[in-house]
Amino acid sequence: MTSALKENIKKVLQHQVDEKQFSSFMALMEEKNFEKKALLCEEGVVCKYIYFIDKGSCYSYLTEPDGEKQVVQFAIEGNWISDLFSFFSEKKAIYCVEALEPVNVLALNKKNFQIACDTIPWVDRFFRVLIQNAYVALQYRIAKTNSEEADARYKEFSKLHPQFIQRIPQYLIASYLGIKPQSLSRIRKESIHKA
Amino acid sequence: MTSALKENIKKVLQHQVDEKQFSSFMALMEEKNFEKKALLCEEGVVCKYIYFIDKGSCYSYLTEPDGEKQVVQFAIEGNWISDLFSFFSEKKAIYCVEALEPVNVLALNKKNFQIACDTIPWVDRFFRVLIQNAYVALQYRIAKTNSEEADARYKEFSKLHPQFIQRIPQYLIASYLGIKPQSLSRIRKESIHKA
DNA sequence: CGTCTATTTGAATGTACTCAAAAGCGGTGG
DNA sequence: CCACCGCTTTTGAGTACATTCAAATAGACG
Repeated sequence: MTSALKENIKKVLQHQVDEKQFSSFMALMEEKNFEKKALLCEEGVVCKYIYFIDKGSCYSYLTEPDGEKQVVQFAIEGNWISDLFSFFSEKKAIYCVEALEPVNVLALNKKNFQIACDTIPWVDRFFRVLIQNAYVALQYRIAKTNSEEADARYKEFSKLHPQFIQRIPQYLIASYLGIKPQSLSRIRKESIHKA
Repeated sequence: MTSALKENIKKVLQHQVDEKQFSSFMALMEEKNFEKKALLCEEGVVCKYIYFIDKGSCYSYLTEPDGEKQVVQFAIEGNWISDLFSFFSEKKAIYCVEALEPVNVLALNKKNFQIACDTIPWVDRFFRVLIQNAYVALQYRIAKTNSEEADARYKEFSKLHPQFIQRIPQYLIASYLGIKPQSLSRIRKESIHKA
């Protein structure tokens, strides 16, 4: 159970972590399980945790005034997910985080996050780098969203996240890519003809 | 010259900073000036600094294989800009950062960034929160890019960044919004008719 | 099996794009 | 001072891509 998180920390920090320090970090996290469709974070409610996914998958989305759901992020084993704005500001969340499958997570609450930052030397840096990597990836994604057409975006997405294609319903991927499910269906049909 | 940076730090950390610590932080930054059209950061070259803009404005962009420029970020007085990926990884930059007007900046190099993080207690947290805020804003922006049409995106941009509308050429704003300059021109014409 | 949800397909519509050209604007040099 | 040049913005006409509306399949789950 702990090894996925340890791997994640090693990968982000790009160096080994002290075993004892890792244990104290782990001790601050709560194991939680959610059923499919359960909400790990809910729009309008302060989001109390950031989640590390040990098994299963989730996604976060924004609900438009017209009721349309706009997918923002997918997360599977080895990823972190939350409404960061809500978690850090302690204001109401604007996103929901929902389980796509039954999930096992390690959940870190704000108090323990603070304790970790204050008492374990690499934690502050770990979260800075984690968010920084996510930010850099997102900047690139928005540039591509702006400049490329839907079929190219889908192709890039499949290449970058082949695991997601397997496990995530098409209409959610469509939303993530900024298109309608019907359009994604047609794009897939086209790409089969060509391939 | 220092007051803008001090304000920025106060705003991000949401508390006052010790005067002495601030001075040591300032001492690690280099004042630099650039002419209009100068490159603060260049694609293909490791980006050595993160910049705090004291006066003037800049923008960052990606160059597509077909030569098209895709604007990623604008920055004016009080903002930070860089190619973060390049700065932190010390790999070649994928973006250029270019001066839109003559600019005065405070530039922080990697070595001094490290020193600051290691010796001044709030610096690690400052950059984490800075990037975190940028990340949160970007997530929201991409959700809106995906769900809203060009006219709504322009309207939201004008509301959120009225200063940018004044100072930034329209064809760059168009690129940032993911549309062509011709389309933005038409959108503006429409919005005047309605207003 | 029946129900509910997801995906596919078709036809008509709409938004933004391309190509092309004109008009506006700012700076430079004769 | 004005003529000219380069660059930005505007405008027009035709096109392409994605959307909407509608309906038919296909899958998943009890």
